[in-house]
This record gives sequence, structure tokens and C-alpha cells, in this order.
Amino acid sequence: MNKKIIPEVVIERLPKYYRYFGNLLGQKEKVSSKELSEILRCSASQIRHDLSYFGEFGLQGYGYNVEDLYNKIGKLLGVDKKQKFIIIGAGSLGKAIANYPVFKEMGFRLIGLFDNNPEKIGSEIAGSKISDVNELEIFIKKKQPCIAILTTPINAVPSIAGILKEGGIKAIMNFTPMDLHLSEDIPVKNIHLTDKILSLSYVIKNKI
Amino acid sequence: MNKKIIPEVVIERLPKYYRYFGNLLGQKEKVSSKELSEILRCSASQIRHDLSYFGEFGLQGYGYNVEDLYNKIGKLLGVDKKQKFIIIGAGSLGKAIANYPVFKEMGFRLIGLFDNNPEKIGSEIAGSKISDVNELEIFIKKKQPCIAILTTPINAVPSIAGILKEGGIKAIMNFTPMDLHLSEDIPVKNIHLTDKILSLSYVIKNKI
DNA sequence: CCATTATTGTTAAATTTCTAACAATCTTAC
DNA sequence: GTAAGATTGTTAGAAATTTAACAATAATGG
Repeated sequence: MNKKIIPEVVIERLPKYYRYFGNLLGQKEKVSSKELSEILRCSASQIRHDLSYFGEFGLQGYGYNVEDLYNKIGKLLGVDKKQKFIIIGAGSLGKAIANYPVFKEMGFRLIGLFDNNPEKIGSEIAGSKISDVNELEIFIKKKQPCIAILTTPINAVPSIAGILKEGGIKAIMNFTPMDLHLSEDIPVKNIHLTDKILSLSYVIKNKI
Repeated sequence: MNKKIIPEVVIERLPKYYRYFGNLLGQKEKVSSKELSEILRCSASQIRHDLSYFGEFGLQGYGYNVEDLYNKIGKLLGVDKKQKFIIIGAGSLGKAIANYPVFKEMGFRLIGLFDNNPEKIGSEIAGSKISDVNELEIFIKKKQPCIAILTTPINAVPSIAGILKEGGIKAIMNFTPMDLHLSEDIPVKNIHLTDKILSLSYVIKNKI
């Protein structure tokens, strides 16, 4: 099953598998798709099917070796590469992400933090100094971070997006309330926290 | 199409429609599914199909009235109700969410903030005083918030989850790295920021 | 070393989701 | 007031995703 293109939904489940294999590390040596399916609350079929897109990781009559699969999925996800990322917007959300311990645990390294507020520029968050957003384009070209995390106010988004593209950023996680679409080869994840709370609100309102 | 059960994917797109109708407010009086489809980057068919689950909102030969639809979708989503929410965990993520302006704009009202750190208890964030997590269960029973946002460290999750359930919380947004599943009638959104960055990382690594 | 049991990867079927097509009907223009 | 044009809600067909089934094969236990 190596030639087929891999559906987006499958790629988005890969981190979940990685997380759970991480939880099992040191607890179990091996795990079957059936056991996993109970832990992850999805079908065993789906797990086997998904994993088969990326190779043959299991062994009949045995299952999957936890440590082995943890490492293999990690490699697929690029966790072994210590990817560099930057944050644009040193407001409270930017600060929270800079301090978010799980990013570091996954091997992501914060190498720059940018804001346009003169009062913030120069101060430090999570061991990184806040730089002037004017220096952003040159910084990207020189230091080549992979991922930019956007937490600015909405009005700053279009100009920042232009700079990120010019600088040659590889991917963007966008937490602003404005959807962003740069170009075919710069993947963007638009994350709308309000959308999540609104859909929860809908569910509460219309229960049973 | 009123009797059919509404697919989860459709419900999760409703907030997006709401957001875009909000953007169009004051800009346009009416909008057709075709125009919308260009703005939202999805098919006109999907928009019409999705909306038809909730009623007949459009008019042939005219399209959708922007203000009308904005209000109707808002009502579906419960935005008219000024829903009360609380935050458990006054770390930097909890703080960021407390300050997140869009929640307030959407009519959600923060009525409580809880932590177990004695140094934090008593201080204020975004106009709310931080209370001791020991008071959480009584608070929920008395004030009846709809939604609890969970931003504690992972080890606190199981006990907090128990308290939230006992207190009678209606729904949970869980930002901790541990998936949570309470019971059939308490919907939970598990939001894993790391999953998003990891899937981006995969896409970068495997481009073309 | 053989039989039994477990469990995979894969193929096929079922289900869900998305898109296209179109009759119904409203608006607009004359 | 009527004809032409626009656009909906809905139905049917296409595509994507999920689940089920099973042959292949490794592990386990006598």
C-alpha cells in the first residue's frame, strides 16, 4: 500500500497514535491493534489500516512493538529533527505557547519571538528575547525556522502573512480569528478556539 | 430535511459559517451560496446542504440575507444565551484563554477561575479572582456554568474530571495532553495543540 | 516439531460525506 | 404582468472514509 496518496484524515490521526505509544512506553513491550482500539476508542481495523499506509510495522500473532513503533512514528512526524519554530505575537496566547511544555517535549525548539509593541521588545519570555517584527523577514532567511505560530491581533495578519511568505517559511499554525491560505506549498493550520466552544455550545443546547 | 440527525462534521462547520456571516455584516445585505463558497473555500453545494439541516434560510433568486442568517445561526449556536464558563488551571494557557477577547465577543462569560497553587489563589486575571480548586464542586452546583475549560497539568486531570462530573458540568473543553471521556451526556472536546504541529511537521517533511 | 491460537495487512463491503444536477420559485426588468 | 435570469432546497450519484472479513503467517505450548 505504499504508492497510494495518504488521506489528510489519516495524517491527522498519526500524532494521536504517537501520543498513545508514548504513554505505553515502559508499560508494555507489545500491543495489539485490538488492545489499542480500546485505549484509543476507535476500531482496531482503523488502526491497522492507517498504519499500513506508512509501512508494515506489526507482526502477525504478536502485534506491534511499543518502543519500535513509537520511534518509527516519531520519525515519520519529524520529531527526531528538532524542528525550529517562531512565534509572532507576544500577547498572552503567544506567551502561553512559548511556555507550553509539550512542544519542547516533542522536540520543537523556539528560536524567535516577535512583536510590534516597543514596550515588549527586548524583554524575555521562556528564555527567548522578544524581537521587533521588522526584523522578521531577515531572521527567517537567516535562521530558517520551519514553522511560524501566529498569535497576533487580526489586523496584523495580512502583512505578517506576506512577510512569512517572502521570508520562505515552511508552514504556519494560525491562531488568529482570520483564516489564512498562503499557497499550495505552504501548509497552514487555522485553529479557531471559538469554533470549538461554539460547537460545544450547540451540542449542549440541542441535547436529546 | 428536518428529522434527520445532523452529522458531527456539519455541526463543526456551523461556527465557521457564523464567523463569515459576521464578517459580512454591514458589508453586504445579501449573499448567495456561490459567493460564499468563494470566500469560505468550499463548495456552494456544501453550504446549501449544510444549512438545509437547520431550516430554510434562503430565498430562490435572492440568496441569504446576511444579518438574518447571522442571527439565526447565532441562535442555533446559543450565542444569544450569554453562556457561563469557568477555567480550571490558571497557568499561562488558562490566563491566555481568560484574556481571549473573541470568547467574550461571542457572548461567553467567564464566571470562575480555579487553581490549586496557594500563591495564585486570591489574585486576579481578566477581572476574575482565582479560587481554590477545593471550592470547585460547590461553585458548579451553585452557579451552574455550562462549560469548563481544562488547562491543568496532566496529573490533575482525573480528579478534576471527577469533580466536574459530580458538580454537574454540561460540557468540557480539554486542553491537557490527556484525552478525556466522561459520559454519553457530557460532551468533551479534546484539543491537542501538539497534534496540530506534529501533523504540520509531517506535511513539511513529506512534501511532494 | 506440529497444532493451535493470535494477529497482522489487505481486499471488499458498508457507511458516511461531498458534489452535481435540477425542479421549484423568487427577483428583476421591461 | 410577463418573461428571463438567478438561486434555493433537495434528490441522486460520486467519492471518501470506515468497518468487516479473511488469507497469510508468526508466536506459543505441548
